[in-house]
This record gives sequence, structure tokens and C-alpha cells, in this order.
Amino acid sequence: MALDFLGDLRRTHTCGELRAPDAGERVVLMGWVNRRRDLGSLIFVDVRDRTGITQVVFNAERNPAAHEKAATLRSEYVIAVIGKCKRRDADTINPNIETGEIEIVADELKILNESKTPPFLPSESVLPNEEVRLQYRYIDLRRPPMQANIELRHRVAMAIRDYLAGQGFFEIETPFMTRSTPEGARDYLVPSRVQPGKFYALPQSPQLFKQILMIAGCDKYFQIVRCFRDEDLRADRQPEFTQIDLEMSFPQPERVFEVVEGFLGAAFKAAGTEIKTPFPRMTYDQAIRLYGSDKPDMRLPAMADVRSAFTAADLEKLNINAGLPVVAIVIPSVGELSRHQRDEIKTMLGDKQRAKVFEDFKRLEKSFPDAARKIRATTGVRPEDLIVLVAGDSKPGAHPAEATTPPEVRQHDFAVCTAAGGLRLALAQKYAEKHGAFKDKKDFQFLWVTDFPMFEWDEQEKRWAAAHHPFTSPHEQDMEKLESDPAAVRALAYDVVLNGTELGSGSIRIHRQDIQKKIFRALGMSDDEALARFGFFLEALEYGTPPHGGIALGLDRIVMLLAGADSLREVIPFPKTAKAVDLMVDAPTPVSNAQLRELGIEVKKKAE
RNA sequence: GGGGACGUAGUUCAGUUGGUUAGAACGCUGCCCUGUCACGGCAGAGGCCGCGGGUUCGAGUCCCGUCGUCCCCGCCA
Repeated sequence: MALDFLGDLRRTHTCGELRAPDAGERVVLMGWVNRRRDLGSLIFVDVRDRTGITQVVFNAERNPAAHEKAATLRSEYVIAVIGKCKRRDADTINPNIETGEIEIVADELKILNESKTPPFLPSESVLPNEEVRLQYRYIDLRRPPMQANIELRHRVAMAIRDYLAGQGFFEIETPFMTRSTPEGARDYLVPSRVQPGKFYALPQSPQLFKQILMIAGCDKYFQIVRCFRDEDLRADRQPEFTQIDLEMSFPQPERVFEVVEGFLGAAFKAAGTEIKTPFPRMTYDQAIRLYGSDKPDMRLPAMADVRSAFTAADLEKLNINAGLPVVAIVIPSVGELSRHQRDEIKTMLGDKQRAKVFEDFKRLEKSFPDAARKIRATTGVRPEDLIVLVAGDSKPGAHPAEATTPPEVRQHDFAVCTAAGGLRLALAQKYAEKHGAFKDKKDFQFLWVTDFPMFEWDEQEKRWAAAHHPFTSPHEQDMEKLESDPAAVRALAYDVVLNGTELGSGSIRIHRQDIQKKIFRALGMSDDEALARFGFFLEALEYGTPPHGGIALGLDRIVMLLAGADSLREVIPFPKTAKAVDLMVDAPTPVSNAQLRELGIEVKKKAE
């Protein structure tokens, strides 16, 4: 049967919008054949577009020509239906679909396109494996849940744009073809044809450009922008991803927080969720001590150092190092554990941190009733809760007993806390069913983590590395420690965290060239080296740079959490696989020797 | 770079201790059916058991290698 042309036929309604009061109207719908139910002289066709599904009836008696044509329809054919919207008889109403009170009695059917039998049907509830979904992404994206994620992403992005524009931010584009700054993530490189042997790099973030926009007097900048990092992938990491990037002049951290809380509030509202602002604030040190993580998941109780509940004799008996914290982890409502489950907890704790695990509260109560009473008072642990104590090991060499300087003590304390924090999350995951804290997908607990350390010791390179990035400003009060005690220098850096996921990271930047130089020096970078890498930027700093700062948030991650999805691939229309392959277009591909030659890149030798 | 899981019809899966003709459901094709909406009924087609090698009288099943997808560690200033 010949296909029909669209001609000047115009759609009157979408497939999701007709309701009972529309009955009697003459309508034109267009969309895909979702399902066809052929009862002989009566054929039902569900027409689908991104807004929903409407049932169309073809009756052989009423309209033989249209009915005959409808018999040839197959899944995913593209059709136009001209007919009358009719209220359904009470006993044929379908309460499962929005348009279930009406149906279209077809007068005319136009088949605009056919479809091969698709490898899977958008209407099917059982998903094929991801390889098939990604190869036929255009079919996968027709599935209502994927359409919903695409719409959600659109709404979130638009709400953020609206909000920021309303706050006086300009959306300004920055180059995708820029220069490689080999620090941090690996760059994606683009060879230059005009400059043989030279390469552009795709930006890992527009960091220096947005700072230069502040120097340029743009005052408030934002961009919803693609960033690129050539690193290994994860469920929450894609090689190209989208950031909500912003920068402002003359801010304190709190001013940045207000803006972020504002646009996140708008974004979540657009997604149908109210969130509470302002978010709680917590310093990095508090986060480590209370949650053993720099991205605390606040949906479960904090940890507590219960060292003081024990007497010196207790600690000795337990073979616990009294110089280190004894961290109590409480997971509510877990109930009694089997012997096997208790033993398993010990294996869940990495031995690298040299920590010790005690089992449940009752056992502790038996051996140390006084300590148990005090621990109950501090943590509020109930009999039905799981409590695990993590302590430092007293093995010689496990910690330097001679550690006396505060940073060193802090280092060893934090090792115990982060080990405990890891166990806390593992236990939370394992017993999620019982405590129920992760069940509500709309339970969004935001948090600002502030005062990150300026430097981290890089064991491989044997030098201090920037914890955030080298343009982050130290605390004004910590400037004099830059050389004497780098470990104690706090940065004006902050993360916004949601349910244990880092959504974004930012800082107040260095706006003075003299301080920037000091930082490079503290990082072990010579003046020459700094000049070679960032000369253009250091020079710009010298021409009247205002105090400035900003942040960047992962749009994909925000949408993923809002969608309740487990992978970024569910909210990115065309994502890449774990090996960074696009299965639909089959990228990357080899290129011809001619192309390589043109780019001044060494041509591959032919085999043999 | 390392560890783990998986790979059988278009799709989702089953396949016993290695045994003769590899199954089911959905989808697909044809026929029947005037109130279905996961329509129903009857009949049928459809397989490089990812790929390569090995063990064996015999391999979907055991072994080695390889490719692909997923998850994790490293990595991601």
C-alpha cells in the first residue's frame, strides 16, 4: 500500500490531551502505532506521541476503507488519524491512561511512514539489555520513561536559566577548542591542521575563561556547558558531561550559596519538588569527623567519637589505641543480626586503615556496661539499632605515637573516621531495606561542605597538590601558613552535596597575582613553569582583577537524582559505554591516512 | 592498569552429571474474531548457543584465549 503524504494536514491535538469534554470534536492526531488490537471488523489502535496515548477505533461497518487500511498497520508505523472524539461507554473506559475516557472514531487514516519490526517495542515493560538500547537509542528514547527524563532535564535547565538570568547573570559562551593544561584530568585533544603538530584541548571546565570574564568586567556569568575529561567511566561519570557553571564578582562564599540555593530551589520546583533552603553548612573537618566523608549522606544518623566513654583499662583490654577516635556507627532499625552477618561486618572494613570492629550493642553492654550506658546517652542508640564501633589499631607502626603536631594527629584521626565512614555507607546500603531511609526517592538532603584543606599530599609525586584547583583562594587568616604549614591552610572552597553525592564544587578564587605566585610555588611549580602553562592568565591577573568566585554543578547528576535513576545514561540522550564508545553512531572510528597526513600526524604503516 | 558479573531465537530468559532433534514467554507471519486496551483463539516461521582454540567417542555445558556490555578499585586538580 502506498504511503500517504502529509500534504497540508494539520494536527489539532496531541495524543495526550483529549478529555471527556472534548467529545464531539473533529480531531486530527499524529503519532506512532503503540499497539494494535485487531478484533476482526473492529480494530483498535493506540496512537502515541511524547505526550501520551489515545485509542483510535476503526469500524468495518462504519468505514470500510479506513478499516481495511488499519489492518495493515504494524508497530511503530507513523500515522495521521482524522476522526471524531467520542466519549467512551462507561464500561469501556480505561482508567490507566490519561485519555481513557475518550476514543477517536476514525474517518480517515493516513500512513505517513512504515517501520521495520523494531528490535524491541517502546510499549514493552521488560527492557532489553543496555547494549541493544544504546544501539537503537532512537527507539529506546521513545519509551515514556526516557521521554519523561528528557522533559525533566529540559525543565530543570530552563528553570535554572530563568532564575540566573533573573539574578543578573549573563549566559556567555566560552571556547570548546582551547589549550591543554595538563594538570587534573586527561585532556581530549584536537589536532590542528593549520598548525601541524599542535593540538587544541577540549575544556575540562571553562575555569580560566570564566575568571577572565570577571577580569573583563562581566560581573555575573553562567553557562550550561559541556565539559570533557578523558578518564575512565562510571555509572555517574561520562567523558562528556554538562555543568551549570557560574562565576560572580565581589562575592563571599555565602553569596555563592544563596545563588545556588536559589536556582536549585527553582529547578526542583520545576521538577515538582519543594526543597528547604538555606542548606545546612558543615566544615570539611566536621564532615570527616561526623560522617567520615567529604560528601556526607545525611539521611542516616551521624557518627560519634565515643572514646571518652571507655576507661583506660577498657581500652587496654580491647587493645584499642587511646590516642585515636573510637567511632560509633548507628544504623537504625536493623534488628538482630546472625553470627554470620556480624562476622561479615568485619570483612566489610578495609584493613588498610588498621581499624577494629565491634559487633552489636548487646555484646558491648555485656562486657562494658558503663561504657555502653554512656554511648547510649551520646548516640541515642536503641536496642533495635545496629551499632558498630570502629577504632584505631594499637599495632606498633599503625600510628606514630609520637605524633604531636595538630595536623599529624588530625591525619591519623581522619584515617579512622574515613574508614568508619566507608563502613557506615556499606552498612546503610546493605540494610537499606530495614532502616528504610533510602526508600523515599524524594527525600533530598542538601548540605554545604566548607573550608576544605588547600593542599593534599601527593604520595606518588612527593609534593603538595591543590585539593580543589590551583586558582582557589586560601583563607585570609591562613595566608602566612602557606610556606610554614601547608597542611593547615584552609581553602575558601566548598562543595554542595545531595544525599551523599557531590553535586558541585566551587571556590573563591585568587584575584591577586602575588598570592597566585605563592600558591604555584607551594605546589612546587617554578615561576618559569607557571608562566609557560598559565602565562596568559597570570598576566590578566595583573590588569585589575576583582575579587571573584563561583561554582560548577553537574546537571546530569542533578537530573539523575531527580529522576530516581541509577546511571547518568538514563538522563543523557546519547551517552557512551564504559569504554567510551557511542554504540549508535559507532564512534570513535579509525580515520584515513589522508586525513592523518593532512593533520600532520604520523601515518600508520601498512601491515607488512 | 586491576577485580567481579553477564553473553543461548528479534527481545527477556530456561537449559540437570558433558549425551542424540536446544526450549518457554513476548515479538514476528498467516487465518478467525464487533468493545479491546498486556485483547483472545488456531497454525507457523525463526538459532554461528559472542568469537577462536583445546579436552572428549561426544561440548550450549569443562579448560584457555579473545571480543562486547555492566558494576567496582585505580584514575577523575
